Amino acid sequence: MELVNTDVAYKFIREKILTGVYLAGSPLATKNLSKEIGVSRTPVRDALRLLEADGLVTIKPRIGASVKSMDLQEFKDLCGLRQALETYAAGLAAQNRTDSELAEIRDALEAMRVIVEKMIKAADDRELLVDLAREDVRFHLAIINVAKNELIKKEIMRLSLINRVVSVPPTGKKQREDLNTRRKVLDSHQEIYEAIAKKDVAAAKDAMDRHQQNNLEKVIQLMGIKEQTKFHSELGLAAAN
Amino acid sequence: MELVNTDVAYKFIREKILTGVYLAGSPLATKNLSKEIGVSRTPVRDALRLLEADGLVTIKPRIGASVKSMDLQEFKDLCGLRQALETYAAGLAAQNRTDSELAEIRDALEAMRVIVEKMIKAADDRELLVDLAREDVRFHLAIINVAKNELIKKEIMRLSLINRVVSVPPTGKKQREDLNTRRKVLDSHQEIYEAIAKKDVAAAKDAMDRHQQNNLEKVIQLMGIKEQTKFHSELGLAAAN
DNA sequence: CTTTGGGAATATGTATACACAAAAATACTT
DNA sequence: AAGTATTTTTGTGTATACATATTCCCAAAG
Repeated sequence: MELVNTDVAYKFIREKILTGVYLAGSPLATKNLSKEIGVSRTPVRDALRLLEADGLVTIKPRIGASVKSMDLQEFKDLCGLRQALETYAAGLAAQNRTDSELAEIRDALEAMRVIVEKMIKAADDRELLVDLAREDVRFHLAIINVAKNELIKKEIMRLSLINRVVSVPPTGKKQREDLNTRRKVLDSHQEIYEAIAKKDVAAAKDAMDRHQQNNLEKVIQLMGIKEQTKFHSELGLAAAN
Repeated sequence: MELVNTDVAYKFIREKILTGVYLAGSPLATKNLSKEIGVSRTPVRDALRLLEADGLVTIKPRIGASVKSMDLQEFKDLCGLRQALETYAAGLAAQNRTDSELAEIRDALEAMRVIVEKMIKAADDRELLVDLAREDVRFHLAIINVAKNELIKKEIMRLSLINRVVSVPPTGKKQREDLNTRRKVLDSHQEIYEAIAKKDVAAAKDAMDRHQQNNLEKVIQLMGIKEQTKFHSELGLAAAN
């Protein structure tokens, strides 16, 4: 793989968006970016087109590019798309899994359980949250990998990134409630795992479908409180189910 | 909406790909295209990036662009993705449909039935095939519209286009068998329709899932005969379920 | 004080020139 | 004559200049 300036610009801008340096709605002027990155406007424009394809950037003719921002309906649609894909993947996983693949899913599940139990005891769970999110991703990724559909995998990962950028800000308070939702998430994962273990396709789909539905409703509820119609992330992990 | 040269180039190249003028694997040199279209290389390159995002074009650094071609596995993955989305959409449609929306779905179904019955009598059904394909698309589109998820709609339509370009060529012969599969398709549609009419979400999903599965298997079978690992369309409608 | 209009400033879209990598054609060696 | 090295050519990636559309600002009018 040759490394061209377009890639440099792409990675640069993408990183800034994903780490929240460029917030949703922020304009992305090619001139500024080219100066900041140290390449000309041409590869910057190329990079912006790539990011538009990723769903992270919006480009309007004669107006320019900006970091993607969505309204509530778009966000719901996004979650629906993800729900469709993860549900389908869960079904495939239940159908095709080998024992070793199942073990990986179980390991991720157990790692999450350990962390949640640590959380119950710990006063401050901020650093545990990062671990939890990582294992959560690992669980879902393990299932997607077993589904063995590269296109679906790519699509889900793309959606995950958009979710991370254009998402609900972290609650901050109400730790007790969060702990409760975490237990529910764990139960959902357990259900999904068991269905896959039993190679019960319908049950796996059903469990994943409900898991995704619950997650959407939880996030919507959190957003409803704020009465926001447009929103962006503060790199919260709330939507990283 | 402002019309910029990038759009001109985009539409030009896209049209050539969709009508089979540029076949799968064909190189798309920016210089030739810019001369042919009458714009400079810059908007052509932009257009190629857009087409890459659509999944119709592959771009390799320092090599250039070419019309997308896929192997069998990629095609299967593509069908899987579509299956996931259409199944989910069918579920939503069953949940949310109004009476008038249901009527549109039924109209498309009945239009298809009329055409198939004409086909049974007709000696030459070539022109009827076009009508059939149109009503088939109309049926699926009606369901997708009722699902009211713009993102999923866009995605399915994107996949449809790729399907049209990178797909199995029409069989040509064996009309009797084709007529039989057409009847089966009609039955599948009937099933889907009835489930949506009854607002039976699970049944709608199940019926659509099987419909998509059958379609994939039919196409795979046709491809298997040819023993092709890479293939392109001759604008056949076989995969336009 | 707000609104409207016109001009300056800015940024985008496009064309084009150039450097260099890849492909093709040619010459050279065995 | 076949394979290899070398040159030529082609085409991509990039920088940059320019035209034009948009935005910004301020002045004038309501």
